[in-house]
Amino acid sequence: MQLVARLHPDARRQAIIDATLAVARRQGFVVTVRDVTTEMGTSSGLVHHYFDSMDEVLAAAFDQAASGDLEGARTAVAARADPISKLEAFIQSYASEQSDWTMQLWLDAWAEAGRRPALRAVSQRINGEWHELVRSIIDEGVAHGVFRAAHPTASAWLLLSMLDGMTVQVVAHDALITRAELVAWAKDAAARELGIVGQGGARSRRARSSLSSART
Amino acid sequence: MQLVARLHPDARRQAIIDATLAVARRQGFVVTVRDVTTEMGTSSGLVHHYFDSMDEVLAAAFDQAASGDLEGARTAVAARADPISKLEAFIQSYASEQSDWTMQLWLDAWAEAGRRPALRAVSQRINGEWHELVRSIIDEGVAHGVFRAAHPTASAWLLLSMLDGMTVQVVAHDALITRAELVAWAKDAAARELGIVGQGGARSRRARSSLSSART
DNA sequence: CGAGTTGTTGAGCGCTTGCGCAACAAAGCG
DNA sequence: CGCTTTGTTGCGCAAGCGCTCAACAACTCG
Repeated sequence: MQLVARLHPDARRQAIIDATLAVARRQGFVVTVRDVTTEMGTSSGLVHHYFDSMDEVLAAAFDQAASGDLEGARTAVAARADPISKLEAFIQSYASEQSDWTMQLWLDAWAEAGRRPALRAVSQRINGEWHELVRSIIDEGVAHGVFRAAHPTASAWLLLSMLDGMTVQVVAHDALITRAELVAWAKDAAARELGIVGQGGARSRRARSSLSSART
Repeated sequence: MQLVARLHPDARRQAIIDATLAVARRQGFVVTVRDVTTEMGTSSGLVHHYFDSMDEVLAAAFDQAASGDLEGARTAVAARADPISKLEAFIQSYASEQSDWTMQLWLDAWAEAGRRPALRAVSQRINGEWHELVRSIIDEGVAHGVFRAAHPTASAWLLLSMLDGMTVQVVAHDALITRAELVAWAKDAAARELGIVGQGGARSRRARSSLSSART
């Protein structure tokens, strides 16, 4: 028996998660026990020594990937001073950092939520945390008087859902929306939704706040 | 051999599609050859006498279900006279008619798009048709002077994506958003996005157009 | 009625899946 | 050194998958 290096339980658990994500990055979130162990270069029995089921492996892997993106967005937002540029940083990070393959994980997580309880729980929790992040930006903007939101919770869900929905089109299909359009449209829409745009009269190309973007 | 009734090719093909949807309605879009034939009460070989692969069966079934919803929305919209109530009818039909299980099909279609070419093609086409429907409502509203949209294409994608994104939360998770909130928030957001709300001053509970809704 | 056409059958091939499990090997420890 | 603990092995089970195909039965038509 050719044995692989003996690892500390925590390290091995982490290795399984990393291997799962490495495979998922290549072929989507349809990852088998043997995919994971082949990636690690170990025997197939290892996975079930650390996880009760594949559902939990996928849930743990998704948790790590999605939490990482969320943390990245939090950092990007925290680096900005005023609410408007925070919102801008948020949208930007949502469209870039949350790259195609991470969004594919989200698509799979949402679709599998009805069939994989552990995955569903993680997906629901992190979606809620994303909402809280947007909500906190909006609240701060309202407090500073630069945003107007009669219903911040609704506005937060709206912005998040709009970004999710558009990203679906970019990732699952192609030629319907480009990533550049997504960012531009999202910024414009956020500006309208939060009342940043100069009110009254033609809502066109007058000097706006920085949260606006090129045409088309 | 106990034979099942001999059917006309078109009828049998349709029966396969119907059986697929009947199963999908119960257990999501993970449907096997044997699921379909058990549902029909026939032998398992029948499916591949009419379809080259399961991918095509799922694509055809999804096409029928999704096209049906789309047609329902078109009818609901066409029944209204003015653009504002057309938009209202659209949102309403999106949240009700496109019931939970249809949205589950969409989730599966988006997730599987990267792995099932036939399904992807159908999903992309119908998503485009939904966009055209929204776009036509917006165009009509702009022509009548009741909507303001500097970029109708963007606004259409925005509304559609917002609805998709929120519906994801309703279907895949629970307790994050209720269906009633979805409708209310979507109408409010649409009103803001299309400039229906009375401009200037506090954008609060002054008399608006009918495209508005109860609080929280 | 005989021949040809074709919708239907169902066994089964080759492969994959999640998961169990007894055996094994590398450490820690007295 | 021997003993216990535990990370690791890899075979194998039972079930499932998409798909093939030769046989069969019902219908059409001359």
